[in-house]
Amino acid sequence: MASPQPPYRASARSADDDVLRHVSARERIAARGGRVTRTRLAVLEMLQHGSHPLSHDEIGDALASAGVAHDRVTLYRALDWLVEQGLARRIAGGERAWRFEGVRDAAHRHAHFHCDRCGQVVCLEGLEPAPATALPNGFQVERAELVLHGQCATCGRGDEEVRPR
Amino acid sequence: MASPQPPYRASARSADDDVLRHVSARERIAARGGRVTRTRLAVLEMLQHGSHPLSHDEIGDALASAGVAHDRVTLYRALDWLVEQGLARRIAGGERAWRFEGVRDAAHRHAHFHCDRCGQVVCLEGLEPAPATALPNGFQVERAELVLHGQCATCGRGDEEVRPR
DNA sequence: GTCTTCTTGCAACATTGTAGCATTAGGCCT
DNA sequence: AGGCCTAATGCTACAATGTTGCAAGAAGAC
Repeated sequence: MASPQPPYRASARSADDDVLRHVSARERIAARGGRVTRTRLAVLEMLQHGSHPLSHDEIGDALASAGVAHDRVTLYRALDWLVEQGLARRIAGGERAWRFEGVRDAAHRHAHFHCDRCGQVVCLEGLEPAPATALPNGFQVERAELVLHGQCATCGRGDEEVRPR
Repeated sequence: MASPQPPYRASARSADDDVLRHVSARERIAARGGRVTRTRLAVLEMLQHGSHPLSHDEIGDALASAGVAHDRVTLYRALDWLVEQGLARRIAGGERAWRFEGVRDAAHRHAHFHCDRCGQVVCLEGLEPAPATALPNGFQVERAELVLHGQCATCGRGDEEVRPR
């Protein structure tokens, strides 16, 4: 499961890769005892392949333009299921909406960078949030979320078109 | 509606404290060139005094039970103004809603703990999010948000009544 | 091919936040 | 103290993001 390449970089792929991904997604879903539906398949593949965490909205758009029409609710439920099964992770985007990313290695964690200008979120490999030390008595930490805020490279370059907030 | 606990901890205070806090809040607002309205006054005092970040909802409830009725929108705008003026800070609660905390020292930053069971958020003094190092080229970090997730002391103690998720 | 039950799709609703605009009131000036 | 100007307020409407309930459809076991 641990690939030699950077986990979320969109690299050039061959048709073989596509087949592999497809099979993999199908098997991972089936292995959890869930039914392999086109929604789950398409979403999981998209998340596995995605270079950064995607919002529900982005996923919906991508599905639509891929010719796979879906109800909003169905998509929510598919995402919920994937998260529940540990195949995807839900992270809090800077805005109100959740973002979702594929999980390859359940143990692997990383921080995220949120561009306050265009709203984009990118993964920061190699920057693991340090677990807490000085906690009040009785508190149990299960995970840590580290989000860096600022301006991404694209927005910093100047006056490109920007989706405002 | 809001949490079952008291919205912000009402510790024993003297009348002098009240006067001091009141004056301070009033002056801080006026110093920013804003009008001192009962909404801003009440909200800022509540935030300054609060022991943990409060949601819009909690603040609204507290205001209502303090006999200061307010429109939802007015409260949003008062909070926005306080954040804009650097008197309050907006942090992303685990849920969709923002939470707000008073700012005493603009330079002082701290992490937060979010209880995934009851939704409560507490401040973790002494745990400053480490600024990023290994960022891609062209990225500029302005601030870091570190949120620890897990179970708070109250929820960990067992089967007290809990607002589920 | 049939059957069971998990998923989907629809409609309705809940929560959280914003926009526009007429009305109120803070605070400066006289 | 009274008047005036304009920042704040309080509506009402609307937008964005999720959730719930339930009938209809499809995945997969037999």
